[in-house]
Amino acid sequence: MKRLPTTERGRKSLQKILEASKKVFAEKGFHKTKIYDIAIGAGVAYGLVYSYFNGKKDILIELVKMINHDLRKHLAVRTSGLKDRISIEQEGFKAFFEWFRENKFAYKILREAEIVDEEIYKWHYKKIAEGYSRRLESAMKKGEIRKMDPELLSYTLMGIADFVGKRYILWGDSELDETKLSQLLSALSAMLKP
Amino acid sequence: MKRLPTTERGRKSLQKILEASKKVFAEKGFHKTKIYDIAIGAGVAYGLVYSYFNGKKDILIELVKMINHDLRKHLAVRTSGLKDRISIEQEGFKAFFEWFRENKFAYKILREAEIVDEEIYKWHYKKIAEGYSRRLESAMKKGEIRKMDPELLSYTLMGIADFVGKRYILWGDSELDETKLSQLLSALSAMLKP
Amino acid sequence: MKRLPTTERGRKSLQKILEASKKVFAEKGFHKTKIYDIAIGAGVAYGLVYSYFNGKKDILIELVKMINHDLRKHLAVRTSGLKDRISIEQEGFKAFFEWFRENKFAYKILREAEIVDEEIYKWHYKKIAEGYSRRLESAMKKGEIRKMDPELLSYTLMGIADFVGKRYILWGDSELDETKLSQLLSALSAMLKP
Amino acid sequence: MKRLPTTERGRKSLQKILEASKKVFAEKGFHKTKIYDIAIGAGVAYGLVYSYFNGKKDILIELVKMINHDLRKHLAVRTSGLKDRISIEQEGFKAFFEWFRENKFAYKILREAEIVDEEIYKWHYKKIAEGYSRRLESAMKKGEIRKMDPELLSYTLMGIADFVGKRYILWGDSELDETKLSQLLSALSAMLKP
DNA sequence: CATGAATGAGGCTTCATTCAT
DNA sequence: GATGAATGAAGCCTCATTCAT
Repeated sequence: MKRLPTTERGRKSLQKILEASKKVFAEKGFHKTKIYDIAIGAGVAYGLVYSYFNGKKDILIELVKMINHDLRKHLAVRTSGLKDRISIEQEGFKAFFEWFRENKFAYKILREAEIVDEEIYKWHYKKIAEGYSRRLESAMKKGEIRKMDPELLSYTLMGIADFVGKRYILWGDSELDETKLSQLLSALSAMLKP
Repeated sequence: MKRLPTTERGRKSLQKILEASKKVFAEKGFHKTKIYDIAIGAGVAYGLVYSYFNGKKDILIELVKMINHDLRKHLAVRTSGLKDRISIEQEGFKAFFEWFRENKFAYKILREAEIVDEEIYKWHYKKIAEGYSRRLESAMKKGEIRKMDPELLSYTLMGIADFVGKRYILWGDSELDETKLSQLLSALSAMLKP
Repeated sequence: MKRLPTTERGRKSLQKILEASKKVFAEKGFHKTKIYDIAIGAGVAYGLVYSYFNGKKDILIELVKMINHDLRKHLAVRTSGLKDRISIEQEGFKAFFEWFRENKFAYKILREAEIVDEEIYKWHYKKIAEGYSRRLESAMKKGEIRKMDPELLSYTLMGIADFVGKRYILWGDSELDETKLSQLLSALSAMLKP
Repeated sequence: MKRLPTTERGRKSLQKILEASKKVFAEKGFHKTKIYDIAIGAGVAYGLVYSYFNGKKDILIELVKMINHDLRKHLAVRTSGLKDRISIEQEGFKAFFEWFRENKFAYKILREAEIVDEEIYKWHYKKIAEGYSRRLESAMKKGEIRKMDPELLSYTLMGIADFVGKRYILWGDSELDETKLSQLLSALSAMLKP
C-alpha cells in the first residue's frame, strides 16, 4: 500500500477498490485484469487506484493478507470447542472445504500470488503452518496423535486439503460427496493415530 | 506447435528453442519472459520461434507435455520390479522427490500453466492420476491397501508430494532429511494400510 | 499570480510556497518538480498552491521577478559610491560572482525559464541590460570607456559573467581563485579602455 | 543509444529518426515533443524509435554529440590557413555567428540539454574549450596574445559568443550588423592583445 | 530455413487541476 | 483560508507478431 486514506470518503473508496479487485482478479485472473477494470468495478476514477496502491501487485498482496486472515478466523471458529484431537482435524478439513467452496476466488488469487510475488505466497502458508504446527505439536506431546515433525505434518495435511479441494471443488466435474469425504476423513484419522 | 522441422538444422533449432524456453520460463516466469529472451537464449533469430510455435503459450504447452512424459517415465522406472504395494508407494514418493530436486523448473512451469492454460494443467494431473488410480485400484482389489475412491486417494497422495516438495525442496530453507522422510513414509504407510 | 492573500495567515502561506518552490525547482528542476512537492515542501495542503497561483509556470515567473530584483539591488549596492568607471565594472563582476555563489539556484531557475517561458527570460536580461547599457552609454560619452553599441557591450559583459560563473562556480570542479579573477579583470579592463 | 542497426534499412531508419528529432526538438522544444511526433516526422512506426533509443533523453544526447562534431568541424575549416592569431580569433567569431544563424535549432537543443542531462552539456563545452584552450595556450607562449589561464579565456570568449548570438541572432529583434560586428571584433582584439 | 527490422495496439502510470467539505 | 480526495487526459513504453530479404 502506498498510503492510507485520512478521510471517511477515502476509506470508503479504498474499500471499494479492494472489493472490486477481489472480484475482478478472481474472474479474469491477475494478468488479464487491468487497473482500468478495477477502477470501473469500484466505481472510482482510474487514477485513484494509484493514490492507494503502487500497482496491481500491491493490491494482490493486500488481498492475500485479507484471505489469510479470513481463512484462519474461519477455521478457528469452526474448530473451537472440540475436544478430541482427531475430531478437531477432521472438522478442520470439513471447514476448509466449506470455506473453499465459498471462496474459490481465494484459491485463484493465491495461485496468482505464487507467481507474482512468491514471498507473500510463502508468508501465507508459513503463517497457516505456524499455528497448525503449534497445535499439532501440543497434541503429539499429549500422545493424541502420531509423533513426527509438526511442520512436515502441517504441509502434508495442507497438501491434501489443497489438492482435494482443487480436484473436487474447483474443477468441479466430480463431487466431493459424503462418501468421498468420509473415506478421506478415515484415511486422515488412520494417518494421525499415534 | 505450428509445424515440425523437416531438415536436420531445423530439428536442432527447435531443440534449442525448447531448451531455452525451459530455462527462461523457470528463471523469469512465463509472463516476464519475452519471445526475445527465448530467441537470445536459444541463439536463434527473433522470428524463427514463430516458425515452430504460435506463441509463448504454445511453447508452454509443449513443455508441460515433455514434463509429464519425463515424470511418468521416471516414476515407472524407479518403482518397477518392486512387489510389496506399500513399498512401491513409498519408493514412488522418494523417486518423486528426487525428480523434483533435479527439475525444480518443472514445478514452476506447471504453476504457470495452471494460470495460462488451465486445460493443459488439468490434463497433466489427470494423466498422472489416471495411471496412479489404476494401480491403486488393483491394489485395493487385492486387499493390499485401504479401500476408497482411487482417484481421491491419488489426489491425496499427489497433494502431499506437491506440498512437501514445495516446502522442503523448492523453498529450501529447511531440508527434507532422512528423519523427516522416514516419518513421512511411516505416516503414508499408516494411511494406506487396509 | 492568481490573487494575493488578505490575511496574515495567507501571507505566510504564500511566502512558504515561494520559498519551497525556489528550493525544489533548484533541486529537481522545473519539469521534474510536482506541485505536490512544492506543497509538501511548504507544509501546506495540496490545493492551496492553486489559491495563489495558476500553475507551476506562474510560480516560476514570480521567482524570476524576485531574482531579477535581488540581483539588481545587490549589484547597485555593491557598486555605489565608486567613481572610476573601470573600477565600477570590475567591482560589478566581483559582486556578480559573489551573488552567484550564494544563489546558484537562481542560475538554474533562469535556465529553466528560458525554456518554459522565453518571454520572462528575455525580460530578465533586457531589464538588466537596460540599466547596464544606460550606465555604459553615459561612461562612453564621458570618454571613460571604449565607444561601441552599449547594448552589445552589455550582452558581451553578461556573457562573460555568465559563462565564467557557470564554469567555475556552478560546475565547481575548478576554483575561480584570486589569480584567475585578477586575470579576468585585467582582460576586462583592456577591453573597456577607450 | 540502445543498439545500432545491422542492416542498410535499419541504418536509414535511424538516420530518419535523428533528422526528425533535430527538427522536432528545435520546433517544439524537448519537453513538448512526444516520441510520437518524432516517429511521425521520421515516417516510421512508433515503436521503432525504441529499438534504437531508450527514450527522448537518449536521442537528445546523440544530437548533442552530432552538434558538437559539426560545430568543431565548421570552425576548424573556417579558421584554417590563417596565420595572424588575432585574425584567427576574429574569424572564429564570425564563423560561429554564421553557424549559429544556420543552426538555431542547435542552440535550443543545447539549452534543453543543460536541463535534461547536465553531463552531456558540460561535455560539449569542455570538449570545445579543450581544443580552444590548447590553441590559445600555444599562442600565449609565442607572445601573440595576452597571458592568462587558457581555459578561463576560452569560457570568456565562449560566453561572449553565446550571449551575443542569443541576443542578436536568436531573439532577432535587432540585427548583428556590420557595425556591431566590427565593434565587437575590435573590443575582442583589445582584450586579446598582449 | 533464418534473420531482424518494423508495426502498433494496449496497458501502465503520472500529475496538473478541480472541488466538496 | 485550508484540506486532500477525486478526476482523467496525456504520453510513455513494451512486446507479441508479421514480413521483406
